[in-house]
Amino acid sequence: MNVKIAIDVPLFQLFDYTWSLEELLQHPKVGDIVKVEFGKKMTAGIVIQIDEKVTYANKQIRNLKPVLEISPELKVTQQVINLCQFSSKYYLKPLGEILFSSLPSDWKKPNKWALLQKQILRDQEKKQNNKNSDVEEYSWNLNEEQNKSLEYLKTSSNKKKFELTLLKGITGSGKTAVYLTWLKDVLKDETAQCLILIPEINLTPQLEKIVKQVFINEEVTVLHSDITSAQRNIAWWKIEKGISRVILGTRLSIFAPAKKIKAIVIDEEHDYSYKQQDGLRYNARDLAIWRASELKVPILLTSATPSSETWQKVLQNKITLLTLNKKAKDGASLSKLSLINMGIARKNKKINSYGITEELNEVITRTKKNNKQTLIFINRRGYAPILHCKTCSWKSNCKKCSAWMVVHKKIDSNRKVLQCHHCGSNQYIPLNCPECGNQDLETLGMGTQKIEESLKDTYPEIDIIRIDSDSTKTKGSAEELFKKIHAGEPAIIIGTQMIIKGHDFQHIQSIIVIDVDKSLYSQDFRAVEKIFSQLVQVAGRAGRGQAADGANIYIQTEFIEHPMFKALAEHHYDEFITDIVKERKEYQLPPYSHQALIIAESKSEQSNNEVLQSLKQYLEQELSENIQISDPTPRVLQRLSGVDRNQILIESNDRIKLQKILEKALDYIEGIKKKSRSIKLQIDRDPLQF
DNA sequence: AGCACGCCGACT
DNA sequence: GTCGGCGTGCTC
Repeated sequence: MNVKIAIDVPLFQLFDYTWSLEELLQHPKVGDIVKVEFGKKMTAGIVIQIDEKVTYANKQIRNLKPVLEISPELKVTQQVINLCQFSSKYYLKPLGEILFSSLPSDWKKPNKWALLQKQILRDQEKKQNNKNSDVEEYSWNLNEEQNKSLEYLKTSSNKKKFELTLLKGITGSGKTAVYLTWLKDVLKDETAQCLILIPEINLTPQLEKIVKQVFINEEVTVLHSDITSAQRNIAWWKIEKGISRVILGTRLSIFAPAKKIKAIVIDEEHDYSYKQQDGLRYNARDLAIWRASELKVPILLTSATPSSETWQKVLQNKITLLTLNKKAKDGASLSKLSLINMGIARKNKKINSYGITEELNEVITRTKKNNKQTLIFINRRGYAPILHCKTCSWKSNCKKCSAWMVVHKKIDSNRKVLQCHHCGSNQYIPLNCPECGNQDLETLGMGTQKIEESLKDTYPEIDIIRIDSDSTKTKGSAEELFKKIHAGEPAIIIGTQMIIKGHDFQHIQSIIVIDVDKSLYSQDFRAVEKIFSQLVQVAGRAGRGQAADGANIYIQTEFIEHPMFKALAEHHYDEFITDIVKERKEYQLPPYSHQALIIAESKSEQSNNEVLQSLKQYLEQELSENIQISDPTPRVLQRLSGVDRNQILIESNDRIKLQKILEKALDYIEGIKKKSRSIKLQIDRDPLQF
C-alpha cells in the first residue's frame, strides 16, 4: 500500500512511501504521525493520503521501502488537517511546514516519542493524587444588558450553526463575564469543548485564574509561548482526547486538535498580536472564523474598539452586534478627556526642558494631593530615541539597521548606552561625536527613563513606578511592580503599551498621554485606528474600581482639532470607526482591498529590486483589471541586522483574483529559489506591517 | 530547511 | 598535504 506523507520541509509536495502491513500491523489512517527516513535523516511525517498510485517517477524507486512506525498516542485530527490545508492555500506555504508548526515540537522528533508517553502517564498519576482544591467556584450576577447579550448567545449556540457575533463594550463593561457564562452553558453538553483566544496570556494571569475558577470542574488548558515543552505535550494530548474541554491560549491555539469545539471566542479581536509577523504569517482571528464556519459553530469576537475589518462586516450585516454600554460595577463611570494644546503651551513658554507642560505638572500635583495615582502613558522605552551632535548634526544610527540607536540608562550605574531596538546591538555612549569629535552630544526626544528622571527631580517625595519591557525583564519583577501599584499609595506610574493590557488600576485618577501626534499623521493607514484603540484601553485601565469618578485623561497634542479626539471625548466609538471604514472605502484600502506583500531579503538592495521588478513584469503579462502591483519599494525598516528588505504590494478588491495572481507569483518565486539562494522571497498575505 | 558533495584558498 | 569556507543539488 502507498501513502502520501507531509514532511516539515519548505517544499510544496507530499512524499510517497509504501506502507507495509506486515511490519506496521495496522492500516494507515489519515493523520497518523509516522517515523520516516527522509534523505539521510530520520524525521516525522504525517499521513495525508492513502493511495494505490505512486506519483514519484524517479529512477530510485528502491527508496520506496517501508520505513514507517506509528507514533504512540497521537494523530493529527482531520479538522486540523483541513485547517492547515486551507492555510497552506491561503498563505501560500507548504502543508508540511504548517502542520508541523501547529504541533508541539517534540512530535517532530521520533526519538522523543517514548518520552511523550512517560510525560502523559506521569501527569495522569499526578492528577489522581491531588484532587483537593480549595479554590471557590466563580460566577457573576449579570446586569440586564449583560443578560440580554447572554441570552442571544445562548440561542445562537443552540442553533448549532455558524454565526459571527461581536460583543462590543468598553473596558469594565463585563464582556468576560458574558462570554464565560455563555461558554459554561455551551459546556453543559458533556462532550463539548470550547476555545478562547487571547492576545498575550503572559500579561493576563488574572484571566487565567478567573477562567479556572469559572470552570472549576473542568481541566482548563492554557497555551502560550512560556509553557515548557512537557506542558505543551500534555496539553495537546488532553485536548485531542477530549479530557480538556476549555482551551485558553494565544494565536497558536487555533490549531489545537480539539474535536468537539462547540464555540469559539476571540477576545480583543482588534489586537495585532493575532497576526504572526514572520514565518507562517497567519492571522489567528481570520483562521478562527474559517474554522468556526467549517465546524458550523458560533464564534464571538469581543472588543471595545473593533477593527475596521470586523466593523465593516457589522455594517454589512454579516456580524450580529451585541453592545454593552454600562460599566458593570455600580458607580464606575467613563473617563473625561482634556486636551493640552502644545502649540499654545510652547508659545507661552510653558513647557519644561523635558517636554512636559505646566498644565501636566498641575495635574500631577493635584492628583497627589487627592492621594491618588497618575499614569503617564508613553509608547517609547529607553531614555531618548536619538543621540545627536549639535555641531555636525551626527545622529546615533545603527550600523546594521536603518534605525536610530536608542539611548538607555543602565540600571545599576548612571552610565548611558546606545541600543538598537531592532537587532539588539549595544554599545557605550560615545563621549565625543564620532564624526567631528565635539563633545556637545545631546539626547533628542523622550523615553520612559527620561521622564522618570525628570519626575524624580520635580517630585522627590512621590513614588515613581516605571513599567516597560526593560523594568520588567527579570522574572517576577512585573508582578512586584503591579503589586506596588495595586497597594494604592500615591504614585506616578510611567508605562509603555505594556500597561494597557490586562490590569485594572483602582487608584488611578489621572492619565497623561504624551507623544500621540506621530500616530495621527503617519504613513501607516492603520495608525489612527491603532492609537485610538490604545487610548480607549488606557482610559479604561483606570476608573474601573470603586472610584466614584472615572479617571481624567489628559493628552498633549499639536492637533487638538483631530476628529479622533472628539470621538474619544464624546465616547462616540461607533461613529469614529464607521468614518474610518468609509474612508477606507473611498481610498480603496483594506478591508475594501485585499493586499499581499512579496518581500525580498538579501545583502543587496539592488538585487532585491531586480528580482522584484522581474517578478512584477512576469505577473503583468496576464494582469486583469482589478489588480494593482506596486513598484519595488523599501520596507519601512529597510535594513535589519545587515539585511536589506524590499517589497512589492499586490492589491485587489477581488479575493479570488488576488489568490490566482499570488499562485502565479509563488510559481515564479519557486523558480527563483532554485536558481539563487542569496535572495529570500516570502509572501505576506493581509499584511499589518509594511 | 538540512544535509552532502565538491571545488577552491590558507594553514599545521 | 588537509581543514573548512559556502555554492549547488536533492529529499519519496
